[in-house]
Amino acid sequence: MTEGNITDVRSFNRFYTQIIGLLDKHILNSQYSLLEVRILYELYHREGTSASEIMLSLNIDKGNLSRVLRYFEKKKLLTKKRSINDGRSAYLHLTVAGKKEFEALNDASSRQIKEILKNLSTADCDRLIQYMAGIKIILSNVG
Amino acid sequence: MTEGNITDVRSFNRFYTQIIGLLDKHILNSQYSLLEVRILYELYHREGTSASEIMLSLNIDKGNLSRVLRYFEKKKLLTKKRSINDGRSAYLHLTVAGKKEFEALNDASSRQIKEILKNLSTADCDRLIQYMAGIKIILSNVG
DNA sequence: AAATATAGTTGTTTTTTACAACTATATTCT
DNA sequence: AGAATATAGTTGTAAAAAACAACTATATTT
Repeated sequence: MTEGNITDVRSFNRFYTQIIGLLDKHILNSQYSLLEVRILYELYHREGTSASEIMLSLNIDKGNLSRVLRYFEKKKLLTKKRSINDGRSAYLHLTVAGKKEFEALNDASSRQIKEILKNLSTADCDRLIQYMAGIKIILSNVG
Repeated sequence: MTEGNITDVRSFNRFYTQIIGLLDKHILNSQYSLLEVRILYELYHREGTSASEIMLSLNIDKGNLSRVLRYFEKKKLLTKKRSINDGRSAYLHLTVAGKKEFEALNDASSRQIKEILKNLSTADCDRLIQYMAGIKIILSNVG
């Protein structure tokens, strides 16, 4: 890692921060906040998970998480079922409506990416995917 | 762009969002907010720029920008000089102290990256840089 | 069974961001 | 030139997001 390399990494970080900001802004036009969408994502992909698991995986405050979950419950997107093993904890399940809601957001997100990338050549597209996968692999080993 | 590709891009976005969040958390241990650091960056790299230029390039609210600039002025990190051509606008210049302050933050950021990446092999490091540069080029053409 | 730890809730504060009204200077358009 | 309109920046205020702390209830440790 030379000084030049560090500069390049940081330049990429600034660049990609912008990209992500752009994508996030899109989500914020939905009726959900960024936090809510991230939590919904976890709920969808970890059927039956618990609040503390989400808390750890997203690194968010448990107080705020608790309130978002309560809000989802009120909107009938989520049901809680007290754990048999541990009376303090609850299994979290999206309702059918909750899953639909997530899928709608998810589709909108995918469409947005597709729209942004629609003009890429096949070669560029392949390279993009390859580079992203490469970065993920390389950086997965440093954390 | 296949569906699979979209999924991969989004997976990378989630992954990199985490990375950036990690790096940002570091900065937040400094006495400056993320917004302040970003503004300081612009001030450093665009000697003599104006508030509206920064506003556009960072896509931030002019009210908040104005307050940060006033704060920097109060801390003697920044001087304003009314533009000759346009009496509404001012040229912004970091003072020597301002530049030093930025450089200190900048160095801390670089050290952090270096620390994170110190265990990469030369091959992985080269690939990382290459991939990042590739992504930047590819995505620069889509915006 | 007392002490300690953990899961989650609730209340409160702080920080960040967004929105709106306003001043002062510039520009445009008769 | 002068009225109307636009732009740069400031200031006030509100809304949203995040952080912090105290508390309840259940589990675990000793």
